[in-house]
Amino acid sequence: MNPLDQNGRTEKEFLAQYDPGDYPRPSIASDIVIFTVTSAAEDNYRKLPEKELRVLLIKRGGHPFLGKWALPGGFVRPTESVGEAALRELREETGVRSAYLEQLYTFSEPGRDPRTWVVSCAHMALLDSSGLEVRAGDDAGEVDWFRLCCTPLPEDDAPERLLATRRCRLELSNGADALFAVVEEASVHGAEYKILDNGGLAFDHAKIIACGLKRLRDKVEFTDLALNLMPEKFTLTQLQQVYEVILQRPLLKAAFRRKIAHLVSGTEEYTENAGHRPSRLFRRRPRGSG
Amino acid sequence: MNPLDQNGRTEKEFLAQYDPGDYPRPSIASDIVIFTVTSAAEDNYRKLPEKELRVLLIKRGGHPFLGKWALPGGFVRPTESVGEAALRELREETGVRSAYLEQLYTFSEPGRDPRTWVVSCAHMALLDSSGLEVRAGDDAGEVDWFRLCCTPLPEDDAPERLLATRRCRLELSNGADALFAVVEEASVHGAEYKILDNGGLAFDHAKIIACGLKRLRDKVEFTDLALNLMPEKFTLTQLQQVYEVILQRPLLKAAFRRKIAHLVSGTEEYTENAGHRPSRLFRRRPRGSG
DNA sequence: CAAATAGTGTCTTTAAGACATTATTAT
DNA sequence: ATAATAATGTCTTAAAGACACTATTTG
Repeated sequence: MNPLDQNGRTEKEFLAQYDPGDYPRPSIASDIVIFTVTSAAEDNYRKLPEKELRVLLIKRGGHPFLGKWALPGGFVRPTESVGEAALRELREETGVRSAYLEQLYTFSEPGRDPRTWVVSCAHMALLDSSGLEVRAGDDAGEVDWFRLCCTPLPEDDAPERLLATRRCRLELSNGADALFAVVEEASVHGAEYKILDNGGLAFDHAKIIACGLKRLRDKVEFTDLALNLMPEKFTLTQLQQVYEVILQRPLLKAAFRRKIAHLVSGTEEYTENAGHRPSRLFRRRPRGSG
Repeated sequence: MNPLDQNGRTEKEFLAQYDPGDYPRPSIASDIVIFTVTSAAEDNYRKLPEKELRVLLIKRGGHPFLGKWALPGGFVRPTESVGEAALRELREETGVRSAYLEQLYTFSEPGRDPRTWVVSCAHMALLDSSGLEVRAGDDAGEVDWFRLCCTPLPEDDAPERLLATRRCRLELSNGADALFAVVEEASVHGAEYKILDNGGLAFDHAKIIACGLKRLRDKVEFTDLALNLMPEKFTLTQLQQVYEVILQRPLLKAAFRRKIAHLVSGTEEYTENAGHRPSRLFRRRPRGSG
């Protein structure tokens, strides 16, 4: 029950005398891809506004990568987990106190931060865009939501790749700035990314954004993840638009409704003054009621 | 092209003078759940041997958790990524030079290591068991493969849980030692685990094993992950047994074969002297040939 | 032949895709 | 009425489940 080690010490004695030594230690950062889906300004009379997938970026005000755009993030404290650090960052940058948060992947390639050894634990958060106000953090120069688009690039016909790889071009724009990155993803071993080209993103954050988008796409089709992007009440067409902007392909209405029926429950409320037939409002189905 | 910061320095100058400061830094460890599937000793005449899912554990020879069993792992060096560290550990403990490796999750709860602040980046590796020899590492007291079983526990009817949680009991045995752990998994936020009971496992490694098993199960049904557990040539029944031992449920033969047909290609070789009809040998289908 | 596994055929069930039809509103 | 979206019905297609049947080997 209280075993002694080779030096005859109990665990308590061992811990009291433990010397962490001077092995090199990294800093550990928590970075976060914050997704939301917004409506584009509705241009035409009585048409539904288009949806856009957006990501929050912060313009770097100091070296390294001065002037480039980076994901929100910061160093983890010894008293918190990496997830708690991510929530703290989320709160500091957006004022949002709670949200869906999921750990993505830990990026640790030596040299990924030119300053020193920094391992980054990447997360994604999903926010409902209604009532979102970007609040500039203390140290942040500029903060803005960037529209995110991802176009797959054709397979290169390189003679016999060992791994199945896919390339895509990420494009991010906020109206003023247009950023891009070409990222190669090796589908083996979970997720291994390589940045082939990069216009305006700091660090290896293009990898992290690609990783977050992939996770979002992979999970949206067979989980209720998308509901975290919705306000409390929403129409099924709005929900379908969110799926479509994430998957970047149109879905068939009837099939979509069958598929997500068990995730939502209808209210007795309807939209009004929309220039066409009113649409029923739904809410997320609470757990266990199904 | 070469912007200056508030102090009028270029990035090069900034980096030359960069002082990492004395923020506290964690040690970063890479732990690894090494899975393999072995055949139980075949007891009866001309019957097929049963398959067992096994995990490699190491008995701790020093504090903390002296005498408990732990996953292979060790500290990451500044010149390697966490994945490279995991492969190094894998090689040291098993002699295997390459294998399927996938990053699982980063465990960072304060206090998870009683010595000091240690963040663990968990991985899983999949090995073909044929010709596997456990090689005791330098610092390892005992190394052994433990049969892994997981039984779901009934939902507790606690009044209104906020999160959907599932509980399961892990059982690990190597013949001499029998370990167990009861783990609660919150299916929200990717993966959040709580250890409710623990018999014989060191650190939070019960969480890591539960996390690895979940990943293995989730991915085996819609990827070719299981093929990493097979030798070069195998019968479809053997492959089905591997799926069954991972999923812990029987599969229908005809449906299974339809489903995995595109993952394998048949050879002209057959099993011999098995006491029944010979079985065709298959191999993993190389990429792009399909 | 008996015992065992190998391998396939086919009917049923379920989910998804495709598309048409009817309903309802604001101007 | 018209232009728009809302909502649902139903036929087709594809995949999975269920189960039976035939084939082939060794002892």
